[in-house]
Amino acid sequence: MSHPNRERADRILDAAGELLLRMGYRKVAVDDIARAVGIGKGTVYLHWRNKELLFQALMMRESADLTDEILGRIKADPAMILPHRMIPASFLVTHRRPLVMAMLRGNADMFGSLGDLALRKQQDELRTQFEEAMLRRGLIRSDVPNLTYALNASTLGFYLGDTLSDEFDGIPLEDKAEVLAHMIRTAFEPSGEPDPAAVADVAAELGSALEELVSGYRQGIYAHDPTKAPG
Amino acid sequence: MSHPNRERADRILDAAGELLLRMGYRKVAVDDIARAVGIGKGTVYLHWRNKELLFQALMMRESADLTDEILGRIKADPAMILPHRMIPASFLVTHRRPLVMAMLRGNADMFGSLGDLALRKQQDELRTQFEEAMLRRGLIRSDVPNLTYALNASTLGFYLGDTLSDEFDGIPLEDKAEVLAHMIRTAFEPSGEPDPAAVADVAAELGSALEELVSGYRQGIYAHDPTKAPG
DNA sequence: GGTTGACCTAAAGTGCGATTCCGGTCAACA
DNA sequence: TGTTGACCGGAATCGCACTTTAGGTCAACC
Repeated sequence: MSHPNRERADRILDAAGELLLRMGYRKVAVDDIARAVGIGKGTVYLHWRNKELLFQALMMRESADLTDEILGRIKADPAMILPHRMIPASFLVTHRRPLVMAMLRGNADMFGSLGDLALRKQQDELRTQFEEAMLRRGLIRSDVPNLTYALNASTLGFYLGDTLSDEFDGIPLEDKAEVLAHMIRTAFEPSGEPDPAAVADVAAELGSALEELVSGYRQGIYAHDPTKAPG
Repeated sequence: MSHPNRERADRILDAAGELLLRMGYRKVAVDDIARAVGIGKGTVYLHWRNKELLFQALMMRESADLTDEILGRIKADPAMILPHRMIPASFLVTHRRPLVMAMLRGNADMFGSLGDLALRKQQDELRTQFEEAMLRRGLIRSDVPNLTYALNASTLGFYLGDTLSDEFDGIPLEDKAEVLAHMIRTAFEPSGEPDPAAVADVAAELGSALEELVSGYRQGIYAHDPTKAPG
């Protein structure tokens, strides 16, 4: 009944992602996805009530995987939570996921933006919580006004830069990440060495928060309630 | 002959700018502009060979005025050339000029982009020259790799931020400029006090470069050669 | 009872003639 | 001699009938 093959769900999402990148949300037909997987169109609807939910699931899986990557790095080395390592790492990981990049770069082509909205709110809360913890433990400068804005504005250009002009796309992504690291460290971190205990504490706190986030994502992916009527 | 009333040219540009902001390039008819000024459509064509040149002139005048503003500040205080003062000042001045902001924010609506292109090249050269002078005189850190990219990427988000989300538009522009100043100073300037002689030197060099730029702009605005046939 | 694809239908796309719009010109005017 | 607006023609827009596409359903099938 409501336990359709979970591995099949993943294959559907794989195909959906591939097609989404190639042709954009509007031009991808549910039937295309089904045929790419080798199943009937009706079967897709056994997994998700409609097309939009399918693509929401896709983005959720993508976000979950990305977050897991970062989580793994934090576990391997708690110092990864320091802004000048965390932010460039996110930059790199994000740039290596075309679907996430496409999502960030605006709904230009894939305005299943509802998925976005819900996620965005969670991420904002998490970011705020993270910043507060870092401030509390002296891992981030306390003399920067409008900290959230400051980090946002200073970082945004790195994500959008190559969208607006191609004058810098000769620079390797890793070099760009280094530039970002330098900027974040000098502008937003205190000059001394970070306190290892503080690092460990914040790493633990952030780690569990991220795990919660991931499990939230994962729950949304394969959830399916065939009884609930569509809006 | 080729000396149509220059003050009238300015009134035409005023009207063009106003209409451009209100309705966008495509929906502004030359006749609208003429009627707004209270003259015949033909008269507009005594000033510029075609619509595109008219709007190029408008953007040139805007750029010239903006550059003049900055130039005035440098003359009043040479220390204005320091990145952490220059860049936020440009940020503020730019944000107070809706036409320039619209121009920056992409040709979405006013793709008389040819004007852009020519100007952009000049500005790039000037920026490079400026950076080299600052480096040479120790007014900017020498340990930042890919300096041009670094400055560009770190700054871009401040210009584009409020385009993508409205979560920060409660913050006054001046506060945002301060954030920008902090980021630039800590990330891109050496820690010590700047050498006043170096400041004066660079201010002089930059000052004359900007004056040249402005005079280049101004030349383009009212230039008109009725004998040259359109492409 | 999980799976399917023909089927239904609304919406998007297409073709095309009629109509409007508007950049650019120039003969006439002051 | 500077100024004008009626005028021209190419391009964009509109109206509309027609065709195609694709999301979602469900009776039939295995």
